[in-house]
Amino acid sequence: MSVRDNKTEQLIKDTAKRIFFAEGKLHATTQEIADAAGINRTLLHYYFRSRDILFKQVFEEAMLTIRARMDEIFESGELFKEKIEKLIAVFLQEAILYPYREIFVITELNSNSKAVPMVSEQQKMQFFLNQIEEEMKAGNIKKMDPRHFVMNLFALMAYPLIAASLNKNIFNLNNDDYLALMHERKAVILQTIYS
Amino acid sequence: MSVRDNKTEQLIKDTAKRIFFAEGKLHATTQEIADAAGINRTLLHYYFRSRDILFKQVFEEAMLTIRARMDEIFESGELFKEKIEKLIAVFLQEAILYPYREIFVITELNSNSKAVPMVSEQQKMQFFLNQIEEEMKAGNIKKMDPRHFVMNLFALMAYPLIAASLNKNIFNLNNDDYLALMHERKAVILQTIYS
DNA sequence: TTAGTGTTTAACATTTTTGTTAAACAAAAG
DNA sequence: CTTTTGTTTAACAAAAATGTTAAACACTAA
Repeated sequence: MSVRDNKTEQLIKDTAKRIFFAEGKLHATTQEIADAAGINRTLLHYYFRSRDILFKQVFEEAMLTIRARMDEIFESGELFKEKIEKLIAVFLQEAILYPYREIFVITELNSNSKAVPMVSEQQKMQFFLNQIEEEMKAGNIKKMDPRHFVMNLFALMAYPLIAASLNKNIFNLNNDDYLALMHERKAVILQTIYS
Repeated sequence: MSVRDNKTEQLIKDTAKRIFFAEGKLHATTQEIADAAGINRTLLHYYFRSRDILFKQVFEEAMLTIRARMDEIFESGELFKEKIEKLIAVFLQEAILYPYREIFVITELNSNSKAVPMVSEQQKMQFFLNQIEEEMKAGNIKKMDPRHFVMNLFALMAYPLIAASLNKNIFNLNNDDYLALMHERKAVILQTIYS
């Protein structure tokens, strides 16, 4: 009878995600992942066969998460401003935990020059863009190409967390100070995008 | 007489920078760099002795460039708005060429957990922050923690270029379309940060 | 108890990446 | 022209990272 509690398998994957997405160590070796997980490196091969397969799984799940988050945003049927507030709250919460996830995905794409499998989001995005345009016509937000609005939004949410190590130094802040700043971001972003 | 035209040495360094900063291939091997430069890999060792020394030089020069850019911003004595406009123009121009430079620096810092040698900028930054605060009091820009203003500014400039590969897909754009969008960023950013 | 199943480990093997050596080459200096 | 100096290359060596094997282990079921 196959009991097969995938406890260790999950531990390895979670540790890899922590190293890549949270700590931003994009060059981590299988040995480093194994050490961080407190397991023998052979186990990593036992569960995933190869480093490549582990990487691919981590990558795929990151893509799925990003995509699911997009869907959640697009499909929430509330008022526009509520939708935006929810988006910011959800995104920031995850970005504080996993600031480098998008960076991991992007650099993997750059390194392997493989195609991005996200085409299916385009229709939903178009719907979102239309909605933004309506808000602009209604005078609720500043008029601009709605794609710039979306880029602004993601930039304002994502970048301060990615650049944390540099910013902490420039502003002379410790981890706690910086985290406190990050928790102010939701209000700041809303203030910034709402004329 | 030592002629020593450092043509090849420079070619190697420039190619490394292109691969890291422009193409975002952060895992590139010495062989890949040598191939891209069209030289024998041994030459890389002849000029730099080790992969580590090449990396360190590239890293140091990236830090110097970032720092020099900061200085340029801080020390330009013009009116605030002119200063900001110049900053955006200079930053975007470089970021279009080398979108991944900051990411390279950040991931190197994360991977080696070495200290950031930029402390000397803090005083100038404080001066800049004071200036921003004055502008806020004068009602020229929205009131907020000036550090958020700085973070917003850099986020709006840097992120859309870093996330280009994802955005092109989401918005269904080819390289030229996306570049055209990027050239609109200066105006968009000014509009966004000026209430 | 022991046969069976899945898990974990150490030892070993292979592959990939980096580093070194010695010799070929090219151009200028004597 | 031949010696010197710096550049480039191929062949080799070493190190680092990944992958495999076989045996030990732990737990359950017959």
